[in-house]
Amino acid sequence: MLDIKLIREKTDFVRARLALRGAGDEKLIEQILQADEQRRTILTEAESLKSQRNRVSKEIGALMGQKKNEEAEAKKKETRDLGDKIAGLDKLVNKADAERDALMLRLPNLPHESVPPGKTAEDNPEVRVHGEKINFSFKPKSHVELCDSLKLVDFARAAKLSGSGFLLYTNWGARLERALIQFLLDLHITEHGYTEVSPPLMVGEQCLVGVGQFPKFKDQYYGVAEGDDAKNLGKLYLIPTAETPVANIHREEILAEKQLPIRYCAYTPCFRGEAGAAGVGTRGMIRVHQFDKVELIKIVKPENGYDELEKMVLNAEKVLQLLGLHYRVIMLCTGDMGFGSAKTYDIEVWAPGQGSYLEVSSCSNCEDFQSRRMNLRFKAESGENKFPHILNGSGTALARLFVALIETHQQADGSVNIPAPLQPYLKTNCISI
RNA sequence: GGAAGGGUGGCUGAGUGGUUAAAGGCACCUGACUCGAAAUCAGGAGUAGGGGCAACCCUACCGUGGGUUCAAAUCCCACCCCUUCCGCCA
Repeated sequence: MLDIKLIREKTDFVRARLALRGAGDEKLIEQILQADEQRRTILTEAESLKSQRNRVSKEIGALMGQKKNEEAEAKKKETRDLGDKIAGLDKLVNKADAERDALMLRLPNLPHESVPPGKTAEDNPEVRVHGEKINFSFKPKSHVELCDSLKLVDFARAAKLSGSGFLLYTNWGARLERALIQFLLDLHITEHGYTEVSPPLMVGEQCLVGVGQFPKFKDQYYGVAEGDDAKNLGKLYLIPTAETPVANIHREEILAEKQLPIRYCAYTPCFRGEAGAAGVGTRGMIRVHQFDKVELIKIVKPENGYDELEKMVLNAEKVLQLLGLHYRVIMLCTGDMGFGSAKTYDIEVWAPGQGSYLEVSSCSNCEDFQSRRMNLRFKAESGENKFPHILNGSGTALARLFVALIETHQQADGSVNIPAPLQPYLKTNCISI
């Protein structure tokens, strides 16, 4: 959520930054200002009436204390209809309030000044590249072929269980997935200074609102129902990413300045409806309804937000470096960024069997956009309450990492070599038939 | 799911209709005393919204939402959460 004061005072600036996203959100500004103006007008009126009522009520109390009942009754009569007027105005204030907030919650974050203007993924500049595309002396297989031949994933039976877009990892596939999770967690905890947390996989609506997934993208997520009572449907949602519960851990709190920075790392499965997305239903692991991810979350002082973002990207890159994978880092242009982000880097890993790069990490600084929504603050040394920057980054997504790993390290004989840093976790240096 | 108890400020804990933003204690900040500290004494300090150039003023907030009343932390209703016991259960 943007600061209403910023919208009021620097309206043109806000409009211009929003326009850079190319989604037409700046058109909401006029309505927001209107609702805000209306709210304040009514509020002032209601509050002055309340002030009057409070004053008279105290007088009545004092008169009754002195047994001057007649005078008290007279005063009561005087203020009787004040209450009705106040109730009426309060309703209007609430309405204007709700109207303003509903609009505010649909407004995306402003892009940071360092983000290049652009419309689509075509306009995303490449920031840096690590390694290069691997040359095979044989025709590399796709991950689907490798999973079949090495029996790492049973696509057909996964579909039998849950429909398309789900994976059944088997034997070495399951072990590789588990080894990767453990490897990633250990790396971030011991080398990068994150604290591991393991959050609930179902959360209430307020958490989705807090990080900006609701209300605008409600159709993307799985709601669950307890028992067979339809009334319970939608009280809880399956998390689309660990960001949802973890970024909300301190919602509505006022942290001490010395508690910052907070750095959390969490492994969770992620559940996504992927409504309307191309690719679900095709065979493979690139886009699925459920995948594993190790997520990084930081809550930091505003002045450190962008330094911490750079570090976070390096933390995610380290994963790919250690696994011997070729990747590139790109910066998302204004038109391609997520709803809550002010600046985002994506990391794309090379998958030779696909002949394409796969997004395995997206690291964003949402600045105070989320902390405002969840009313998370910290008390600065000055005594002032401030909104911290909240950052999130994948460190990394697993299914696609799995794909890149087996496609990159496949051998002519159909086996897959395991990179040295992963061997202690998988307890083998090669997966073969 | 059943029963009982409970949700008040950073923490603890009083408060059952009228100067209660809310006693007392702890913690915190400032000052005095001290070489310094402790102890003691004096004072300060919640969050949010609105108004004002400002000193400042107003409003709301005692789990949440309604209701009764001139007036609600206090009375009524619904809901949520926590604790303990029982049941069920990985």
